[in-house]
Amino acid sequence: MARATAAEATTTSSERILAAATSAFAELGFRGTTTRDIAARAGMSPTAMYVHHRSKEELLYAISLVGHQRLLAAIQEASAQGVTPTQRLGSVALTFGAWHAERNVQARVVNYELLALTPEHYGEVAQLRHGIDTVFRSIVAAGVATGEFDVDDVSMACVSLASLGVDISRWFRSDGEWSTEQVAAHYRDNALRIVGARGQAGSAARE
Amino acid sequence: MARATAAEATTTSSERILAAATSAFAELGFRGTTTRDIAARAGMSPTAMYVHHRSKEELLYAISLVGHQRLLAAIQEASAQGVTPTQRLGSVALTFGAWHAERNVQARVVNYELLALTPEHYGEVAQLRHGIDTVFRSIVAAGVATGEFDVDDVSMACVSLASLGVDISRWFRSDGEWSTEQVAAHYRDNALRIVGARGQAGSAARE
DNA sequence: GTCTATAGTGGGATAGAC
DNA sequence: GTCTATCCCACTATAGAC
Repeated sequence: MARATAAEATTTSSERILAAATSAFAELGFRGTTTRDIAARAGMSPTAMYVHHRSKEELLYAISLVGHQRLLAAIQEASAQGVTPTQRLGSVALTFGAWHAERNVQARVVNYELLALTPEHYGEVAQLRHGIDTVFRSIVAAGVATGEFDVDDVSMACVSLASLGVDISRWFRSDGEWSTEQVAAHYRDNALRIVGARGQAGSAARE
Repeated sequence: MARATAAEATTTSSERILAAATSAFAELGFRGTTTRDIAARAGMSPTAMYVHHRSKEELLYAISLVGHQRLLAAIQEASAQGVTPTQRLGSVALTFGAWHAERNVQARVVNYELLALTPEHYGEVAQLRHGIDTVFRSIVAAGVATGEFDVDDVSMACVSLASLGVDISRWFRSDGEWSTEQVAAHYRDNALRIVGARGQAGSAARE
């Protein structure tokens, strides 16, 4: 309590373990990562993590849960920052794309290690993923209703939007050719093109 | 020799092992799959695979190499079946999308287990992946040159095209809501929209 | 070319001192 | 809350019979 000042910059052991596990899971996969790998990256003994997490799977669950919660909150907020469906999709896409680029290490764990979760934990995470889909779906449906978007199948369009964003975390590297901002902006432009947005579709309008 | 008739339908042990390993790697990941898993799925003893493959990694390499070679050959052929860049991209996208949907189990291994290969084997596979990128790149560049396509950055557009196709193998399931044909056709439409193709852009032209 | 038996290694998790 | 020591199990790959 006395130590929980706002200026506290020191990382706790628990935070170091979470960070170490995230980077290890992203690099080696959940099954390819040993508890010894995690401990080494956190600078601790091989068994120190058991004080903070019941098992290796609980550690993955903690990472996965927090990752999904924060992503969902971020795109819900982004969705509220626009008025028209075009504005809202642009805002959500920019946030979704930036999240997958900027936090690509965390995103790889969140998106590709899901199947290592227990059925119960997977179920909880699946609900959050459903919430993410709902954000896209409500915007695309609204855009179709107003005639701003030209989409045959709303479900399939939403799969494509999620898909293109998720895959950024597979290929993006922060030391690569493009900045997170460039990738996010390009993803937004693609998203608007995919739904056939008329008018101010970012660089898609450039002629 | 005498048994190698054209009508030979019986699968060889080697083929059964490859098929068993593919399904196991797709489901459990390379590191999550044990040689016992593979043997059980192939209906053989735990050590039978060592007669046909030097190690578990060699088995992954064989799957990965053949998978990439066939995909590259398929899209090269598809590319030759059109004249204009729009036709060629439509044809390639249909083939690329269908491959990732139809062969989603094989495609998951091919796309997501690359890092389990030895550096040498990874290098060989990376060359094939570069060849796949080249097919997309030459078409998109040609479309920009003729003015059929409206693209800011050819490289980034090609990443998006590959990305959207690869991710199909992550989410597609053959017992799901959509057929492989529907998914492939939708991917083609999205591809043409992403490059800003004018004119006959499949359902994108529907008004 | 397939089997059984097994060598040799390494990982997840616990016990108990400090 | 962190350590060292360790249990027990599982895995890859080899040996050698048939």
